[in-house]
Amino acid sequence: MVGRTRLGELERVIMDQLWTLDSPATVRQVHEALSDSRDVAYTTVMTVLDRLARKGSVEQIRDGRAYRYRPAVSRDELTAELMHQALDTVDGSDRMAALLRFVGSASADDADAIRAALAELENGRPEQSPGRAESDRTDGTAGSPP
Amino acid sequence: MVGRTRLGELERVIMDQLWTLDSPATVRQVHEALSDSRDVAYTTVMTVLDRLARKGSVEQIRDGRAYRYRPAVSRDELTAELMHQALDTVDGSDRMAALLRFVGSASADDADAIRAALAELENGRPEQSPGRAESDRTDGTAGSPP
DNA sequence: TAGTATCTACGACGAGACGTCGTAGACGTG
DNA sequence: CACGTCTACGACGTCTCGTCGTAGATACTA
Repeated sequence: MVGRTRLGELERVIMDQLWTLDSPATVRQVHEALSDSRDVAYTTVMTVLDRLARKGSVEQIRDGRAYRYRPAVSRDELTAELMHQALDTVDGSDRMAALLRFVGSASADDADAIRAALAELENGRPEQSPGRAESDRTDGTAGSPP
Repeated sequence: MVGRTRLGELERVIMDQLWTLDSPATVRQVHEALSDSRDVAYTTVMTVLDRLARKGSVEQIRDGRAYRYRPAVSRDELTAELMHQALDTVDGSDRMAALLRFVGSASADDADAIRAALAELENGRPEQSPGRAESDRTDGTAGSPP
């Protein structure tokens, strides 16, 4: 589950399939689900699934002689992770500026979602689900609860 | 808006130099600034700068027989753009979930910055304050439609 | 003006990520 | 045993990126 990278085009499509399907899927299932929109060989799907497993993006689960594949992270977890990766390239005031810009250019719906998330935080909601490091907070030096 | 992509390792380092320097720099200037921390050929710097220009990440400005290079976007703009790119891979409730996770796993300082940004939005404040952005090319980083 | 110092233009090469398959071989089923 | 299904492995082409070298144009100098 370390160093999850950006996904390629096909990799993304396949992850989407896995996320859509609710239960761990076999190569064959993914391949058939894909064949509606994309003409790709069975072994190609297998290769990609295998690479995704190596990258830690999906989990391989033995099922008889076959493997079943399941996303190792949810769509939203991966997204949040990538957003943090982008944000983590900057520090200090630039980081604040980046966040300001990000929020400033968000849609109304996105802004609402952000507001809601913030509200949960303020309500002392014990957030933190699997995925991110939990030792991120640097003491409470700048807390400014209204 | 040209599809600005993720930056490579050296590309990032060079962008950092350009961002640090306050005025458009020549290849030589960037090369010398870099030579403190990195041993790289002059032409390598030139090549990377050229590729960055092609990608639309920097601007080439003719100055006599030489070129001067200036970032086409500020550090925080690029960061926010990449964050949006990550977010834009999801829709609907997953998007909301992603934002929730993102905010939930943010540091206290980050959360404060987000809160502040939100406050400005609520005050009907037109965003865009920090960083020098005297050159407004056809960027069109559209935010929330009315 | 001849010579030297700069610059840019072009092209090359290797590593690594990805999309895309094919073939070989293990295995369970009829 | 023959057949169909799976996985394991390896291959090849395309791109991106880091890394340079060489050639030719241009400007400054003695």
